[in-house]
Amino acid sequence: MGAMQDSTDTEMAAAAGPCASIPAEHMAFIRQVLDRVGDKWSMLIIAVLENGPLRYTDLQRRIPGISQRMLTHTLRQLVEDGLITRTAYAEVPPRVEYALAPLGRGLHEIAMRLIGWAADHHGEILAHRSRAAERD
Amino acid sequence: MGAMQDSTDTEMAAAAGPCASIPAEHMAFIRQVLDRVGDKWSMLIIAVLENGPLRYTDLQRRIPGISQRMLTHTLRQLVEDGLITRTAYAEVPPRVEYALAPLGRGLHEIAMRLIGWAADHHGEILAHRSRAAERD
DNA sequence: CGGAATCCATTCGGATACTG
DNA sequence: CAGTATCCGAATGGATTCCG
Repeated sequence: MGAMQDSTDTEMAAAAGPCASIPAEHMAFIRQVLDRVGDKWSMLIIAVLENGPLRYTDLQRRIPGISQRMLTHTLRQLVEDGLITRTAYAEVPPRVEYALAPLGRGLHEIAMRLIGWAADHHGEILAHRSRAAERD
Repeated sequence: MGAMQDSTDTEMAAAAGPCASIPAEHMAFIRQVLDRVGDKWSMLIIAVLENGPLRYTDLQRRIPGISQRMLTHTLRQLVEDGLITRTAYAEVPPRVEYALAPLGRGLHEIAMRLIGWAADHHGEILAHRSRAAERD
């Protein structure tokens, strides 16, 4: 994967391995997916659902700081995209459970890696950030 | 991973393995990292830097749709957090190169997985989305 | 219990113009 | 070339109140 000439750039990108630079044709939907998944809460919701279905209030409890507005909103997006499922039981009091859909399971794995990485390296990141801040 | 009783729920979460539900203590900095990395462009920039250093205009070319404002802004955040490095060469015309820092390499791997997942499943996601839309 | 609706501040992010 | 500066609309996201 050495020097890269600018000739036949698109062909090279298509023929290269899985880790080559991103084909320009893919950029569009990568952006679409990232816009959905790369918001403040989606990854967290996906991550928290790993142990099975959770009710609305359980999700609220497990994700401190999220507002009802954002929880509801993000859940709807995720359901629309087929990443999670919503099951409402006709009882009183009403019960609604959210669970990972098959499509969401793949993303869940990535979410856990991201979270694991965040947990492992947040110290270094904060160190860098504060050093950069004091140099001003 | 079998049946789960509702007794001693919190204790179970604390004692469970590495993939168990997220420890509440970790939520804070997970959120901090996700807020930085989970924006519109960071992951894309990280991903695009895999083949070595890139100049400002190269980045702009490889990430269609990004504005100078956002490119500059996001690059600064990433440098501040120590995920990428910025090297300015005192030449005319000036040359500035951005590259993955060691800390950013770990994230790069995750970014590529996320992008790969997006490429693989964007069709299913769009299908779900349109079906949900037409059901209204 | 599980939301929907409204209001409002903050931030995101693009367009344009200008600079060293 | 590699940014900075300003303006402005759009989106994000929290607080609060209300509803089935």
